[in-house]
Amino acid sequence: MATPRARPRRATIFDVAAEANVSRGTVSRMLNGEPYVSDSAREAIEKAIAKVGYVRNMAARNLATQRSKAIALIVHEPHSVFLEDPNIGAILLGTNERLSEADYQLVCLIIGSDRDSTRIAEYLRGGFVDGAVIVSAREHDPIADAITHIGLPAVFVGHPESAPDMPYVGIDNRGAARDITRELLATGRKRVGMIAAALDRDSGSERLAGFRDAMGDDFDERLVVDFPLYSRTSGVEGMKTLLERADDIDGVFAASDAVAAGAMDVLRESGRSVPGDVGIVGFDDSDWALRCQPQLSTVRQPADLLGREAASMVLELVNGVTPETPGRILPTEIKLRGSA
Amino acid sequence: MATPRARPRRATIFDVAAEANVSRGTVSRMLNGEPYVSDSAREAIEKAIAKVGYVRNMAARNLATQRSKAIALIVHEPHSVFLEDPNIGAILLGTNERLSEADYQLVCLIIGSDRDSTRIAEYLRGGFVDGAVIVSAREHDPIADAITHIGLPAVFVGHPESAPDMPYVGIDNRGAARDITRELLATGRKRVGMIAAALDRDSGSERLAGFRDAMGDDFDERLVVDFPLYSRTSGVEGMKTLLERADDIDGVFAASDAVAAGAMDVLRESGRSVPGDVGIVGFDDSDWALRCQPQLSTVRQPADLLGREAASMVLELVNGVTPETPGRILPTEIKLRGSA
DNA sequence: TTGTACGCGTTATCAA
DNA sequence: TTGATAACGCGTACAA
Repeated sequence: MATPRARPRRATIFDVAAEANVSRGTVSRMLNGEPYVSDSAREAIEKAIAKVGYVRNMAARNLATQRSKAIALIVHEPHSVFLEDPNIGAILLGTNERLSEADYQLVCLIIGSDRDSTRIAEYLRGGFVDGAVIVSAREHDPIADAITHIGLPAVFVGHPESAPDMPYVGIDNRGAARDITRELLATGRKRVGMIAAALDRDSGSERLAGFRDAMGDDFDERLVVDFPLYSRTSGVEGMKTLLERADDIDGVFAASDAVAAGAMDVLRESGRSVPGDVGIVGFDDSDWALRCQPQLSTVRQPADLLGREAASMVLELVNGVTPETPGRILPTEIKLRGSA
Repeated sequence: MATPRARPRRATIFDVAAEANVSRGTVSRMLNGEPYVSDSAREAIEKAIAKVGYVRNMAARNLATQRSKAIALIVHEPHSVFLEDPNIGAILLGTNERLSEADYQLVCLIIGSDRDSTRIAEYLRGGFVDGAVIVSAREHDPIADAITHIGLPAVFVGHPESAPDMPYVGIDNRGAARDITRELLATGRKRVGMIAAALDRDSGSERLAGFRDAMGDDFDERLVVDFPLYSRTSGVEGMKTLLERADDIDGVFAASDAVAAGAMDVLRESGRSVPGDVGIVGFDDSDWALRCQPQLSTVRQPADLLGREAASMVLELVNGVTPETPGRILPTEIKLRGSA
């Protein structure tokens, strides 16, 4: 019963012009809110548009103007993380909000495979978007390389070392990690370890660096474990390993709240109390932090603002404004709760 | 220091043709993998492409072919839900996977405001995408209306009553809700209530209907509360209300796992044991289910497959194949764990 | 097997 | 203030 209801030919500017008895040029000017179009013409055109049911053909417009009024947001994450990471969603929404205000369309592209990578690279070159925001790029991310190569205006959320010259917006992961670790130390802990994660990304490696800063001479690399993902599972495995290595551990900095949550569960099962026997702190101030018992002391990062700021920057770039500073750092805030 | 590095003029088919000493037509044919292009020509063209750094201009291609090889996935959710709902992410990834296989680009559009709504409607009409998948549409969703009006090939995930004729893919919410409620009753519960949610969406209202089916004559509307969102908070508030209304309640069907998690926390605080004093079941089989103690008995819905299937259907539509059945229902599975 | 010429729907540049 | 017309870059019959 195949009845592929043929879509009717769409009305064009030409049809509108004919209907309104004016030229295409006049219609185009009116559509773009340009000056020099008489009231009588405007009125006739409006009527004609309604009558023939005209809508702009963006493909044609893009071709003529060489821009699309759309911005890509590129997420490069394995499945599980995309679903779990609370920051990505918030960044997405922040970016969307800001672009929406400027009447730009956010187009979210997901890289889930190598095939996606190459297809998206072609998409970006294809003129579908005027710029891009890249979330959670790894070091030496092929898509990042592609973008710099294409010369597409782009802003990174985060600051991969492999793309030092690209505009970015981020937080001071290292400083924040240092500060929260110091808070932990201030509660009198003597044997403090870290469950690190995502060392292939700047956020992960910087948090470890900050931990190291805070520990100073007391840094003991045997009390550091690392995992690829910021996940609860990483916390579970990490905490188990740490307990094996140091039975007397009394403090843990987890690279994210999800990691901390996993670690806390293991501690509880091992019969240890938090914060009595072991103090623990996290990072992100996500839902996880409030769901823990006791609630988690952590670092709040303004994920939605990161998105907004990235959007603002990419809009500037698209409009030919080279930002004065290559990157912008947004402030974080320490949230002290009951876990340490 | 404004240095808007002017983007160099991009190479076109014309440049390639000149470089390779062939005509534009030949280049075009070769690019599209059509027959009738000699090996010598092919070779020369490949060299030329590499030399001038040619990439297709998609806007031009779209204009000429009247298609974009892109499919939109439209998410219409308030912020909090978008971040919390585990199904949306899975649907997104499933859709992306399937489209990727067919070499289509997924373009994810987020509706966060009325302004977004109208802008996206224009985007859809603009020829940027060949079809759309709509996730979590409400009843009488303006964007759904717009799509049917435009005549864009589209598939709903879920089956809003206000768009009965549109192709859709979903699960049997009503039947599954009935079955899980029966499991709960089978443990000997006498006073069973429901914390419903999202009654403005088909999933929400159907789950309530299924609960009603299972309860039969024992249905007591005073033991039903409802909230706008599938959120943990809904579970917290809902459980409090139910306890006020019926101190002796001994069974609860929560409209989602997140709702169930909130309810369980309230039960615990009130000194009741699960499943001893109160049995509780959820819906989704999301992370929440495993994070509860005891783990939650729930309904597993194949969110990723919903995405894949929706993608397959929209691809069929785009290629002029009218599906035999207007909708496809994917099977759910009951997961019995410790909570009831 | 290859080249030519026209059409896709807009915008932009003139001259009127 | 308006209208004609040349781009924009590519696909595609049709002719060679």
